[in-house]
Amino acid sequence: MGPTMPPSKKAQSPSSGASASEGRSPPYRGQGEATEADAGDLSLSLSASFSKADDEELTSLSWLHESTDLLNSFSHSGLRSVSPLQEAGHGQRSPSSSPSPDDALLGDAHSFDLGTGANRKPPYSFSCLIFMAIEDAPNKRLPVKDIYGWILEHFPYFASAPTGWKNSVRHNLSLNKCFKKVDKDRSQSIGKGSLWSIDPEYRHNLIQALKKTPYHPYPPSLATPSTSPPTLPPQTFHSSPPLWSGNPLFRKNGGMLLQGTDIFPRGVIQNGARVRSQALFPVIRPLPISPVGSRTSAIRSSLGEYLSRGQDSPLRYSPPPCAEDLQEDHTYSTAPAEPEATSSPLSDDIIAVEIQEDIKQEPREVPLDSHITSTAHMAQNALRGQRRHSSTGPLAIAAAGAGTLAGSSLTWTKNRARGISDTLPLKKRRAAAALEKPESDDEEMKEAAGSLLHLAGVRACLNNITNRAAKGQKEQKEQKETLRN
DNA sequence: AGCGACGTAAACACGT
DNA sequence: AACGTGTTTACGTCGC
Repeated sequence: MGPTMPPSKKAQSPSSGASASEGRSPPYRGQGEATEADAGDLSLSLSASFSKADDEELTSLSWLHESTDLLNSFSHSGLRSVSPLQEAGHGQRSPSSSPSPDDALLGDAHSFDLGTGANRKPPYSFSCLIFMAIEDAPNKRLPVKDIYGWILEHFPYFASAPTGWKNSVRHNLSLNKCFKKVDKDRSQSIGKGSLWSIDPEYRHNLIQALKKTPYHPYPPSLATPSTSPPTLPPQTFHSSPPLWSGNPLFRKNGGMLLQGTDIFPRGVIQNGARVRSQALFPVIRPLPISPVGSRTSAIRSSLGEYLSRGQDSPLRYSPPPCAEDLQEDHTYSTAPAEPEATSSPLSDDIIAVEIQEDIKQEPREVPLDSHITSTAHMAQNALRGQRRHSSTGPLAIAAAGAGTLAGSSLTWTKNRARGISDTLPLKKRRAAAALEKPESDDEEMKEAAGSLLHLAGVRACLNNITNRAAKGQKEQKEQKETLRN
């Protein structure tokens, strides 16, 4: 128990909260610069770095930016859209602001501005908010102050909220492995503090977290791995991903998922990689989208069709298990569980690459957001449990072990994950952290470039084959005609 | 009930 | 010195 409460300096003065919105530049948008991807190394290694996970990521990000619009509409609209999270008053028990359970039942009439929604607490966790804020930044990095600003801008609720939320933001940034500081050297001096960015390695987790919120453009069946039987309306991804009617964006757009974001100026968002490809490499046209294992299926069918001419039905692959494909519909790679590939040598080559990508990338797919984003709290809880009950439960023991490892502190959660020695004093750890990590700023760009190059390669290959086949067919046709004549 | 996720408060160190 | 930022600890609530 903390005796605490020395009158010492308070980190958060009551007045400091109001100053957050000052002097910030609103336009956090306009991510056009992603095209600057370094395409220097066109080797397979680059293209092979593309994976299902990446594709999922791209897809996710494609709606993330719409999600920004979505949350705009949410935060500024009077729509009565209260998430279950919010209804339950989850996690908002600030003594000063906690509404009584009746508030929700009463429609919050007395505490919420129904006209603007300004006083409605957003249904996003702080992690999600920070994530969106950073993702919405041109350089994918923001100082805390701008994170405050972004949140304030999109969720006026916080303007009048108790100032503790800033503490929560900082707390999240520090504690959550998904967020990492950018070396100050590389980024121009921005005064106090440093820039925060998303750790690419954990981006999936944040996306997953976002997907879990009831306000994202994915239908629930896509939001979580479905175990339901395969129901794949073939045209599903030729129109817009369906939104359930309660989704403000759905309503806002009259039932259509809109496009018109800055990165994706035109074109229906059906498939992240597809759209992004169009945006970054307009020359690359999307492969035909088939509902299941779209691109790979397309590749395979094209290759099989053209390469094994004369054979009636060169393709033997059966539709992959749909439960997974609902999610992998937008992936380059087929599910690894498809040993029966094709008989075509060339297609084997390509598919082998794809499968290898899957294998290669598999470990990169961090299990679930929850496990990563909140490891610290988990350990805290475990330790707390241990304190409470002197429990010897496995987690408590593990946490205790971790705590021991960390030398009575729990810095293992984030710092350890970054390989920073906990035995060093804080100051030295920070210095070490600054020196240690080679900057991976371009990683993202490279990944994007890789994926696109991969797509380009596949596409080029396909085009070649297609052209050759078409040419052949044309010639055959002409020959027949000339023979007839 | 235990656990995980999340929010909040607070103390403290450090930089500007 | 004041303030902002970053880290850490502690604790509460909620849902599963």
